Formats: sequence, C-alpha cells, structure tokens
Amino acid sequence: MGDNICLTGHKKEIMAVHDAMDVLSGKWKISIISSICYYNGRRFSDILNDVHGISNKMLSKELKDLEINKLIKRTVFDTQPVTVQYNLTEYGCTLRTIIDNLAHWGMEHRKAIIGK
Amino acid sequence: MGDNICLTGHKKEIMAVHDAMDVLSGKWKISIISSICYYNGRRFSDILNDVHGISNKMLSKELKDLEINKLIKRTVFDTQPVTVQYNLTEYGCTLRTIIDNLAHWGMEHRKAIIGK
DNA sequence: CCGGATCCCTTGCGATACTG
DNA sequence: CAGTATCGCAAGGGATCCGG
Repeated sequence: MGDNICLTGHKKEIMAVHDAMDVLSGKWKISIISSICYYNGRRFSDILNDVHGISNKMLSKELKDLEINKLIKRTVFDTQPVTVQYNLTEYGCTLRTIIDNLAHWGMEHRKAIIGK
Repeated sequence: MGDNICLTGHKKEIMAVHDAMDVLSGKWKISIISSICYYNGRRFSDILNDVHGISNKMLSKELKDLEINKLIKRTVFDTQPVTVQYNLTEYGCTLRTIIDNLAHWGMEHRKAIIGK
C-alpha cells in the first residue's frame, strides 16, 4: 500500500523516457544526431559516411523527422552544386549530455564484449 | 589528410554511440529497462502495464534480447502460479545515468511540446 | 551534391488463441 | 501468471535511377 504511492511516482519517469524515445527512436536517429553534434554541423554526404549502413533514402527521411521536431536545422548554401548543412538547434543541443553518456557507455560496452 | 586525423577522433565517438544503440535500439527496449530500473525489479505483467502499448509477444521478445545481452536477469519463483521477476544486472545498472538523463529530457521535452 | 520516386523484399509487431 | 504459436498486414528499409 505504501508501495502504490511509490509506484505512481515512477510511472511519471517511465512515461518521460517514453516521450523522449518518441522523438529519438528509430534505428538511426541517435547516430545521426551524434554525427551532427560532434562535428558541430555536418553535410548530407558526410553524415551518410559517418552513420555506417544508412541509405540516402533513410537519411533523408530521418533528417526530415528531426527537423520537424526542431532538433536540427537545415541550411542550404547556394554553391555549385548546392551544399546543405545540418546543425543542432539550441533545443537539439540539450541532447548533448545524453549523447555523451551513450558514447561513453558504448565504449565500455565494446570493451565488455571484446574482453569476454 | 590532416582532416582525417580529426575525423578519426570523432568517428570513434559516433561508432561508440552506434554500438550502444545496437543493444538499446528498438521501439521498446529503453522503456522496458527504465521500468525495471525504477522499480528495482519488476514482473512480466507489471512491465506490460508500465510500457504503454506493448504487446506480450513483443515484451517477451525484447526481454529475451536484453537477457542475452546481459543487461537484465530473469528469476523464476516457484509459487502457484509461477511468478517471474526481472532485474537489472550490475552491467545493466551502468545504464542508470542514461535512463535518468532521458527521463529528465523527456519531461522537459513534454513541457516544450505542450507549451508551444 | 542533395535528395525525391519507384520497386520490392523483409521485418516489426498487433491480434488472437493456446499451454504449463 | 508468464509466456508460446500462428497469422497477416503495414511499415521499414535497401537498390537503383532520376532531376534540380
């Protein structure tokens, strides 16, 4: 019974995680964000290279999603041929901590896998 | 070529993020982990309730994946009927920071959405 | 260089029903 | 309660070609 009061409290956090994942889930989104984030602005073809295995179609679609959610912004430079740059918005930058943690965890994880 | 040295540095982090997502991606995994994490041990049907929208089939499958990756452990209690509890392994607990960050970001994100 | 359009196969995943 | 089995659609996502 005391328990249930506690339960209610946790639901809130679980839902919050769920909300976050609503925007971030998808096979590629977080990798894409990390590419843009670490390079502090990045072009389409560069991201295509950074994110191993992604197709241009998927990249195009995921970038659009992220733009709609105001996490990144798209800037077109009128060169010949056109170049396009993607940057994190201020809002997108608030993900930095999460990205860093994931990168850190990913490195440790890799060690754990190899070491075993 | 000078470029590439710089690139290499960032590639490492991007790959690390990718490695992390290898284990964590999927529509439900992170939500499941957060449920188990916040309750410090959780049963099948409880997770089914916590994670809004998941089906028993998917939950079963995702739990199996997480177990294979040593992030959670499964304990069967020989009651009538059987009860099963899922807990984070020590290794799984290293995700705590990430979960907390996501929960925090999710709450802010919700505010941002509603506020707009 | 950036990305849209099309084709087509594969997978995710929900619904439902069933077992120990 | 804690799953497994089967069905079947819809979405995911790769390959390729094309236009600005």
